[in-house]
Amino acid sequence: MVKIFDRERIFRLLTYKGILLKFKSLGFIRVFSDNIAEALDISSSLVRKDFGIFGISGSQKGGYHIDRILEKINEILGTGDLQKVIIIGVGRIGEALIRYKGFENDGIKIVAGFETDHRKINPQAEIPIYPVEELRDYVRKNSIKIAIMAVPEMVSQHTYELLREAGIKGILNFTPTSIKSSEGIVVNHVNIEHELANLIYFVNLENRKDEDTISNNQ
Amino acid sequence: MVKIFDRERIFRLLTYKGILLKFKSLGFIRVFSDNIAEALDISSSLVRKDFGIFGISGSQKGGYHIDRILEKINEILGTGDLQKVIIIGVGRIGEALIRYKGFENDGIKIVAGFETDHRKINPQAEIPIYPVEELRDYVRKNSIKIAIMAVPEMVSQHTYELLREAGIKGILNFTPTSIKSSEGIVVNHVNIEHELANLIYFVNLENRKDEDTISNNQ
DNA sequence: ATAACAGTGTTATAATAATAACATCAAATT
DNA sequence: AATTTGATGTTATTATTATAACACTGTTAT
Repeated sequence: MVKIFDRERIFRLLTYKGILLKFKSLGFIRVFSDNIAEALDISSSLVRKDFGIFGISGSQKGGYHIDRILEKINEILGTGDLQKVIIIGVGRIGEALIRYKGFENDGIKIVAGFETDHRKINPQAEIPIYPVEELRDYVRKNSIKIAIMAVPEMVSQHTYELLREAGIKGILNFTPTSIKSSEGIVVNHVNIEHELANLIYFVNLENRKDEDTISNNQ
Repeated sequence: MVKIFDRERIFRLLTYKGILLKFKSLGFIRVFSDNIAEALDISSSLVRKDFGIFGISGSQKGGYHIDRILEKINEILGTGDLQKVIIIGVGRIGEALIRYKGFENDGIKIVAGFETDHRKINPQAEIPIYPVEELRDYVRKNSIKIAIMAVPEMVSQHTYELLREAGIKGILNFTPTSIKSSEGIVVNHVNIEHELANLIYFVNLENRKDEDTISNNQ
């Protein structure tokens, strides 16, 4: 019997993990829901409720044991066995992600890149870059489930098809194109333009607040 | 009188913009709420409701004029005058973002980078890289409001202070550290680890679905 | 001219999520 | 030993968000 949690809650779980590691590095052994809530600017009820749902329990007066929460979180996330991830498209962003350290903390390892530009192929590199023609075989032989898509917008739909055919189950899409996920493939988007545009909107809003402001959320 | 829309709705607006540009490039002049809804996998009521809230109106039988929606969207987002953005931290990710084309469509331009590593300084480059010491002056002289933070995790809090003191109003934070935004500064986070970990969770879930599954959203 | 249609715009409903409130109980204090 | 305290765990309440339903109306067809 497996429980399914929604995207937001899982994201919050990840955030809890981050802040708890920070608390731990500061020498703390236990935390109160209040500490976490304040650090993350949410209500303490929500923290306790999340913990309740995730099956994390504390003691009546002593709060929660950090290590115990972390264990439980890793259990829920299925962290434990290393997750092998490939990158398709080794342009600027793909390159940056390949070199990026810091995934290891989360049990994630980027194991290979794939490219059409033959000048970038380099199977001898620490993290090897193969031609896309080898994608299918590689994915099958190494039972890869997750791919990061960092190709030019033009070829995003085609690349999606390639990944699907190769048997990839989850895609992190750095392309501006919104891909319709289908047939048991999970697609998450990272859209930096949108993030920026959104930020700009809210910053400009602050300026306009000189004029009288009306909040609209209906 | 300015209306404030929530983050989700603004994101959706951006997504509308993207899909509408695609429709337009395919030769369409008008769209129906259904078209948009299907392309984005949401309900058509939501599309119409959003449009209503944003003051976008269509005609009873002919749907919506794409150009008219796009105009209105740009108006709401305040796109029009070019938004100048700086990057602080010119490592792999900062570098990739500096070179990234595609912001221009959204009226966003990256105008400069700032670094502590003096080997990377290059004020003559097309997009100049200055030492962080010049941050404050540059921001004031060029009235920069938005910064992308792509520094190592270690120095993220300190960098935030620098940006705040320089007068930056909005930060897109690529650091894993969650910054508490304060005093009228808007901080948005892009956390690639979290995106990946989230994706992995949902992919693993699919596997576990062989066992009997219970959905939990209470 | 009239009827049928096919879409918008809006209201009603349902689902979801977050907060507030509080009962409960272990630990600390007196 | 009795009392206070202070945090959890849970229930009740409120707010928010998305969907479904449908009334309305311009357009097309007959």
